[in-house]
Amino acid sequence: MISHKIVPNISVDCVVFGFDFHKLNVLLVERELKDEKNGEMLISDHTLAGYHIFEDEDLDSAAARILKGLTGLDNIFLEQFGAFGQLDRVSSPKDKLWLEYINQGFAERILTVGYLALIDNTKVKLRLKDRNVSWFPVSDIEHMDLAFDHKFLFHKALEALQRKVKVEPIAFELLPDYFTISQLQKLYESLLGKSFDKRNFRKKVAQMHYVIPLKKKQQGVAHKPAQYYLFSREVYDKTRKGRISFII
Amino acid sequence: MISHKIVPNISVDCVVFGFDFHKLNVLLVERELKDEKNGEMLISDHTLAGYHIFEDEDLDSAAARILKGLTGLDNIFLEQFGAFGQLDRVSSPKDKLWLEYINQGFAERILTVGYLALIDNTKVKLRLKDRNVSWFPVSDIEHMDLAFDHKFLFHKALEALQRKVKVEPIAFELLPDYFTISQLQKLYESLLGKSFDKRNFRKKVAQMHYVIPLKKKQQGVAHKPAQYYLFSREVYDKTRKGRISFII
DNA sequence: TATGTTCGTGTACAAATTACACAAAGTTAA
DNA sequence: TTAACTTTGTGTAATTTGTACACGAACATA
Repeated sequence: MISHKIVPNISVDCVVFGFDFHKLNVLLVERELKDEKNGEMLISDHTLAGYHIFEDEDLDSAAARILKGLTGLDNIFLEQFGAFGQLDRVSSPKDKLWLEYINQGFAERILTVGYLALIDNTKVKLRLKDRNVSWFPVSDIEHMDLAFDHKFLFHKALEALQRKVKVEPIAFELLPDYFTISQLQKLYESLLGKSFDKRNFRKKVAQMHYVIPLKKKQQGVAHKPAQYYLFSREVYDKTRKGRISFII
Repeated sequence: MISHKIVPNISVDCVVFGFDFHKLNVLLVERELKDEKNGEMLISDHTLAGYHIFEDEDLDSAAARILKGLTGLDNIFLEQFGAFGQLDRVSSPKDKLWLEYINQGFAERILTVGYLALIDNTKVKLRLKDRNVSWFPVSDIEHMDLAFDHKFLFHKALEALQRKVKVEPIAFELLPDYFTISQLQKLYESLLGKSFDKRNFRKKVAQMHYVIPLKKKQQGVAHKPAQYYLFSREVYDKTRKGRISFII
């Protein structure tokens, strides 16, 4: 294993979203620090998945590396949603304490590049290495205690996701290779926080020629089995249209 | 004047767009370097408006400072379009030479945060301080010689602009306080590189209740004078609708 | 007074959006 | 084996939006 030198004032943070067919979740890493002497818990909260970039590494590679470490997956959908370099990014005493512990006193402003990651939940098995990583419902984050400005970053990522999802077919990154229309609908409802009429939603999907029905149906469910569909990026790319659609 | 310490490995670059009622333009800064001995021109090309951030300064402030310096304007529309930290950002000999001259040999990778800026051309008078700054038609950039990866950044900014303009009413930032519908149409045509039917375009504008006709008309033009309109962000914010509109 | 130029308007057809209710296909439990 | 339960999957009518297309009106100028 080669050891890399980190760039001390640049990091990436990944806001990783996953969908469990009921709700949208985010991946967070546990952060704990105990007093070495009396064992008192000094810090116990959560952070986004992030780390400094290496000197010999691109930004995208750094984000991919971090995700590979947590999820074991390559080829995760990854996209920047912003760069954050406010001077007061680290303000709470807890965060300063943590940086002292981790960073050995590097106290300058750290610029973070935020990455939005979308994961097919069915493909991932979290790797609990030295630290605990787990999924949290997006709706819980508001009430949680996150490190640094990570709650702010989370909000920015969610906004970016909600904006993008209306304009590009990236929601499919959150679904397995096959999915039912109901699952797709629930996903959009979770993403956008509102509900859609079933018939109208299906009508819309029918217009998306890149959502293609399969021969397969659901099995072993206690109701009429649903048809499976897949998303074809090739068909999407061939049939996309442009519009000015922002009206009002 | 206080002197600030720069952060050597972080900079911002601004891709500044302006509209002259005929076409879209970008602001570029001349870059010249002559051999001190024989006066031979070693470098003569253009760069985006950019500089390192200061140690005591936020990213947004750095971008605003740079634009203020070039245009004299505050309150310019400014928005990040990406962070760029590829290891090979500086590859050409010219760029290396330039960095040596400017930076006195700081050779590490520099992370640049790209800012998209939209300017009301009628309000700006370029400040030619020590270096030459001027507008270039967007359509010319492809054939120009730009420093570093600035042509790449320009393309990314243009893409971001074209994407945003379809979804948010930011095009108005490029127009003066009053404008005619024809000017608005020409602007959209310049931005998106296609033309629209006049009657249909006006029908669309009529649906945008935040584009409000004024009493004023054009004066002194050798044809039927056009009605002036203004853009009201308040009305926009009050009447915006959401949609899933990406279909196909 | 004629010419040149841009402004500003309407209609008919196609496509998309919205609101809304019920039978069909499976499992499970009695 | 039958009834109860659950989710799937479908159609229609009214409204709104998108698209294609041509000409008279208003002003300056010569």
